[in-house]
Amino acid sequence: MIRGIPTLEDVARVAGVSRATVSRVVNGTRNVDPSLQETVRDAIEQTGYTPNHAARSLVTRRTGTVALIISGAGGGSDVFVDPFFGRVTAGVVDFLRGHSVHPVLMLADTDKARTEVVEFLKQGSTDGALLVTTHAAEPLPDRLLEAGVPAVLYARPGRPLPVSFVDLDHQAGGRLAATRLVAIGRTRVAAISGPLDVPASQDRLTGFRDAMARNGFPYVPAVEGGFTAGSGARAMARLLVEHPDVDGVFAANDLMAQGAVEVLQAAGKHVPGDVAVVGFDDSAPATSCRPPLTTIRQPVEQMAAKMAEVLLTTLDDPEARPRSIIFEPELVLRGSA
Amino acid sequence: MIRGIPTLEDVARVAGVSRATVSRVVNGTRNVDPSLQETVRDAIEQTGYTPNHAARSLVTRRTGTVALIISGAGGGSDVFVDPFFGRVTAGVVDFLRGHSVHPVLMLADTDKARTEVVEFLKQGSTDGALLVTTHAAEPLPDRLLEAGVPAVLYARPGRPLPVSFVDLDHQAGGRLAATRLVAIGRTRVAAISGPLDVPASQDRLTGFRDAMARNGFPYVPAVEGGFTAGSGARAMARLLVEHPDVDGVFAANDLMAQGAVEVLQAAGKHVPGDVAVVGFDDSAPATSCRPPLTTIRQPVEQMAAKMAEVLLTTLDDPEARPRSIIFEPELVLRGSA
DNA sequence: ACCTCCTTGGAGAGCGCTCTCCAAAGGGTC
DNA sequence: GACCCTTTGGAGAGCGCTCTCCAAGGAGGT
Repeated sequence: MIRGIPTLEDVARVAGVSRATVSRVVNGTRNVDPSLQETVRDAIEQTGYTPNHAARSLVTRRTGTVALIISGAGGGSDVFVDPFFGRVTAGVVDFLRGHSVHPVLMLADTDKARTEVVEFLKQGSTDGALLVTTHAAEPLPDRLLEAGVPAVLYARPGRPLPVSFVDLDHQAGGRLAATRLVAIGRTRVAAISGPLDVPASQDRLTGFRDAMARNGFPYVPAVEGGFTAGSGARAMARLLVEHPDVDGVFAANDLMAQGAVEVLQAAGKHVPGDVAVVGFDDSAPATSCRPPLTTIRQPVEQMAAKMAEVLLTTLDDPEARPRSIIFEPELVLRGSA
Repeated sequence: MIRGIPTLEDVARVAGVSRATVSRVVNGTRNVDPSLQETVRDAIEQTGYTPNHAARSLVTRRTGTVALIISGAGGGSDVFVDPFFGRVTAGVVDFLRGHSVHPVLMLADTDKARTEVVEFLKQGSTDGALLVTTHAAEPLPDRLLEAGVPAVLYARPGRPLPVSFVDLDHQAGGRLAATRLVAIGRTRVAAISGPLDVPASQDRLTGFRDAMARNGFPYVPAVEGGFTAGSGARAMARLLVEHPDVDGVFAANDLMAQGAVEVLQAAGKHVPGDVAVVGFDDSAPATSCRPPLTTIRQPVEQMAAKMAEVLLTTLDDPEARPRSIIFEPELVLRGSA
């Protein structure tokens, strides 16, 4: 019998053919005589052969994996608790599995981690990278580009770069929120923005303010939050002090909206009766909140899937020029506004 | 200059040494004369060399990755929305990154997917597997064992198997919940269990009932839920119909507890005044719930980290016999009981 | 001064696979 | 029947790395 793990060689010997023929049968390349094919398949069965991944990718230069890099967002592995990343992961996995590609999870929250990520990718450990980052100053896109690693970003890079990305029209989202608040007659409106060094936060706020201005409300007070429920609560508390008569609030994500709703209710305000609240993302907290949140839907799963799709096509055609795909947000009406 | 990606050979030529010497410098094996080392390092710098991962793992038989397999749980990629898996992922990533090992995410929700997972692992695509599954009937542990893939499970296998695992003392958790409800004077107590084909669900319920019995309450009605907020709400509604005078509820996870609390409040009951509710897990919903949930803490992150640790030690010493590590739950007092 | 032992660099054999090149054989065509 | 083209199997050269062996040289013991 064969000692250790069976190799192509072993199968070839058992089947009485050459290594090349077995390889052809396994990979389905070129024509192989059906009866010979049968013989080879039997031999594979008999030996329990499985192609060795490392050997194969050494010559094909393909690994069948891509890196899914989560960067920034305060750092630390607690990012996985943020439902956003769960949704991204779900979208990515869902698309990739249909193509027999698997994501390798990596965190790039420190400079050391970033360097390790770049090293890892330069080694050809994966075929490409999916980068999910929110911070504009994130250096990873540059470094990946420089290292020649095929990559696709979630959210456009901080500064223009010849790299593919998917993104949401955040300004349109902000506009949608403003339009809704105006439509239900709110006139003393405020915003709880995300961290202002995150481009998406700025865009949401800008879009919101633009649309408010266009509707005759030139001034919209805003407090900066940190995309967490707690920061939303604090921001709301401050708004309540500075503008006690506020009757409409746009929070730049659902978590902050949830925090805001709780503070409002604790202050004896009825939502949406006294104060209408619009969130952003349409993630799990939006439906578990009481009242459920009227929010701006970001199709995270589809966007993540698209990101994976773009990467795979890039891998198949390395010469293709970078693509950008912008998704449209959608107003989802629930109870809070 | 060098065409394409620089290899060991290139570095050796530039440094004027043999391939072996460069390899020794890169890997830090054996002694190499410091000045020669310097020369080699310069050459590496100059060429921009990075070792090729596939070539290396072809000979070392190590990939530096492990599979993180999520199985069952209703299937589909929406499992990532469940905070539980986010916590597992966080714990795993957190531990592995310190050891330069990266997890490859895989879903094993269908038989086809399971077969692909086994194929993937048999190819030696990863060094081992971390299996997170809840269903007792999950066939993957058997198949991995049969395929000779080093694996560690989260939760003990459905039937005894020579494989390492980490788990929680679920019965003790149930007992803790019972003790709390008794301590605050509840006498008409009910349970919302998880799916009864999940061993952990059974254990939580058994532990709960045992402790109640020991306190003089032989009968504890229970309704089976599905670990989701919706199922918890439905179960609570049913309990309310069948036992309108219930004054204490143990829900087998926080999501169901949250659903139960909402139904109770909608029915005009005060929590914990009229009905005390104890959850399980101590996950995000426990703190975002109003009132915040008194719950049984499952240290998911630590358990996940331990699971990864056990796998890595197994890889270093394949002869080591399987280990089981049982964590103790903890009562966390918040507002709901 | 001779021998042994230890340190350190080089040569070269693989690891298991793919893929290009050849050769052999079969089938048309005139 | 001679010729060419197409189909199909085999041989063998790597892919980039590690690691075992071997040789050379220096240090130390007698």
